[in-house]
Amino acid sequence: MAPSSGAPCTKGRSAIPELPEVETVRRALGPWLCGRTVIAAERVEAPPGPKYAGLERLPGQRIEAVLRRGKFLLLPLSRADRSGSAAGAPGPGDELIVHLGMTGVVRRTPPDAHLRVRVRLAGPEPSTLYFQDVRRFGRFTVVPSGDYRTLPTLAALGPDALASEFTVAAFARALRRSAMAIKTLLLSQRAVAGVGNIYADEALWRAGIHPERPARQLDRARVAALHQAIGAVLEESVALQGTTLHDYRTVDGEVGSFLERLAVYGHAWEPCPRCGTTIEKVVLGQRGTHVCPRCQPRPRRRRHRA
DNA sequence: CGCATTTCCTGGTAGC
DNA sequence: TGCTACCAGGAAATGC
Repeated sequence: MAPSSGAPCTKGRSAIPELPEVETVRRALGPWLCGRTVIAAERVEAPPGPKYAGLERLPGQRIEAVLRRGKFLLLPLSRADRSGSAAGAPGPGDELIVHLGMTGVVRRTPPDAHLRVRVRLAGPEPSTLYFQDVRRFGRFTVVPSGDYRTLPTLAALGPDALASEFTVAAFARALRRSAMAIKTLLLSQRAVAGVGNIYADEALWRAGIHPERPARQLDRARVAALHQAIGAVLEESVALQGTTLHDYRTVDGEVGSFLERLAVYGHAWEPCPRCGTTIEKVVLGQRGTHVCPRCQPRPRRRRHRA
């Protein structure tokens, strides 16, 4: 419905949850889920496979926390029912890993379609968690704590963009090692975790860096500017509960309002808010990429020296 | 190992 | 109207 709601025409329609959207979800889930014990968990409308692996291990485990690393939600679990010590320390548990992918939604009410996982919890209503995922790019997996062998991106994840470990020095080190286009490296999650297509374009525009510039060619000033831009754009978006392009909603069904702050993403052919030059949309690494050709000049080709 | 390419998946939409 | 073709995109799998 409401095909034109005043939103910029992105031609995109999906949620595309990145760090701010996942953080918004995390904050809503924490108070609801922490301390609760799983009674039952089942896969619904989804084929068997690694994306929903380990659900049978959930019953009997208690959710200890709702954490986030990049775009991954990590829920450490504990087994409270070890024989003997009823009041003793909880036994070592597993870890529930949730990734929203493109269209994943964690809900307290049943969706009308595309339900993938249902989890029943002990305690007061609402006591059922529903994981809905139209395009099945998401994940809902239980693994032994810290065993990320089936999640290579999580295993090699860089520091979270909003964590104190994400320092300019660490960022510079990661960039120096890579010949990839800076935007492609950002999307890989290896140099920094949590930046996706929208915020990569926004941060690079803020920092005045062309997305195709090889990562190792960023000088100190550009590295610092990009580091600062990533933190700023993500923090501003978290404060507004993220960006709703179309489908994304907070757990309480609200829209995120960072959409109106987007400078380039979804604004191809419109004037750059800083200089007025027409914003271009190109394809980089199979991803739609928005760039102001004046604010983000293409890197000059390196001169050969004899 | 590093990097590029392909695959997964469905709803919306352009074009006829 | 109804059909086909195509597109969006994060992470995993595959291919050098």
